Amino acid sequence: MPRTKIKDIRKNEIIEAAIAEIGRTGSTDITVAKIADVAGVSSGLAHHYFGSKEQILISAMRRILTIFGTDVRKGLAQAKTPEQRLEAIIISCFSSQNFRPGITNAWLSFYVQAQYSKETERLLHIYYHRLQSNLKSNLKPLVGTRAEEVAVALASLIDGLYIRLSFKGGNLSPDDATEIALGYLRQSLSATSA
Amino acid sequence: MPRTKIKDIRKNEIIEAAIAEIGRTGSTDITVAKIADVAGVSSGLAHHYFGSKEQILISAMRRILTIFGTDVRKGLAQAKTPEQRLEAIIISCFSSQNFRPGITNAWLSFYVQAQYSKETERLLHIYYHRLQSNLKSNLKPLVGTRAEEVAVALASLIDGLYIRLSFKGGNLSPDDATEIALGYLRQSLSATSA
DNA sequence: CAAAAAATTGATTCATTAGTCAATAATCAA
DNA sequence: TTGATTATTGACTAATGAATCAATTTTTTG
Repeated sequence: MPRTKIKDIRKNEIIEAAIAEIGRTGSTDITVAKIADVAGVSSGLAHHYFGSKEQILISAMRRILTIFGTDVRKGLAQAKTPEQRLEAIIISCFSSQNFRPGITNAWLSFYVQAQYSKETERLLHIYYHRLQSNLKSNLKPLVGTRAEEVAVALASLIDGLYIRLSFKGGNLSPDDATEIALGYLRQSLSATSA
Repeated sequence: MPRTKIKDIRKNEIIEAAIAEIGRTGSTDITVAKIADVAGVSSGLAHHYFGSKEQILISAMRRILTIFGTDVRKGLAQAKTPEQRLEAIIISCFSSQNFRPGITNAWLSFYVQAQYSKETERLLHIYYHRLQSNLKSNLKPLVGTRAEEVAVALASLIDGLYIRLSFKGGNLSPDDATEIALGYLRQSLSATSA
């Protein structure tokens, strides 16, 4: 029989509420009271379980990174060739899981948060490194020495598309973004070295 | 004889201080008192001239956009062909003027600010539109119907590179960024339509 | 110089919010 | 049931920071 899990259920609800609020407002400039309210608990409880607002936000970020990682891994599992794997990574970036409304906003906020939170910077760095080496290792057999450069460009392009997606004014759909990124990939694979 | 300009000098100092602080901390989560302090005036004066903190930040953003616009125009003036013009735009994006330490951080913050400030969103939209149409019109004679797509991709790539530059962890230099963006451009120009 | 206008201050007000804590409610174990 | 453990609350504290404003200094002008 499973031991008391209410604690974990609550923590999860609070994390989800935090993600929802970051997504809704587009920043980490939200109150613990509001997060608690959305989660349906008191602010005291949120503090009780997480200790501080920063810890709540870091937990939210960790959750988003986990979702992202799971999604990518799932896509990679079915891909056989390096080319398929690269496509799978790109598709995952703009897939539904990573694309719940507001997730793009959350990413943007995390980049800002990374400027003053060591832990956020650390987490973001891990994400960077993973994506980068994932892309690079699959690009190596296809473009050789250009792998590093193409990997940086592709990762940057994905980040840039995320920004544009988070911005209401730039009417871009996730599908458009996927196509653009895939287009860049194909173009890079067929380009001859200068 | 020029009329009293102290007012304008002060306003300018306050705007510069705001940019410096946004750059230093990497967010718009700064105090009016701190901005005033950096500018060497009292917080009261900052409020007196700008009315609110939001107005100070909006003015700071407007200033950055102006600097950017001037830089681009300067680059364009010397370019003759569409290709040269495209290169000039890219180079301007990562040029020294736009690259005072912290400006990248400021951009990032403005994207977040645009989520809740109508005025910031409006300004960002103008910037978007200008860059986009600038790129597109020069791409048109070179890549025809692909102009729209390549313009979006290039603009996104530039934004993404900005993010990476603002992030300490990703050791990328402005020169690297310029090279990557120029590389993408050349590649796009030489690619044959699928 | 004297009066008017402009520049500037900083103490004060008011609102917000992170974090604490002591008390209460619910659940579980024996 | 009863005692212990766990979950939960919401009032409270303390800090912060935006905005105001009356008072003061500086500058301009006639």
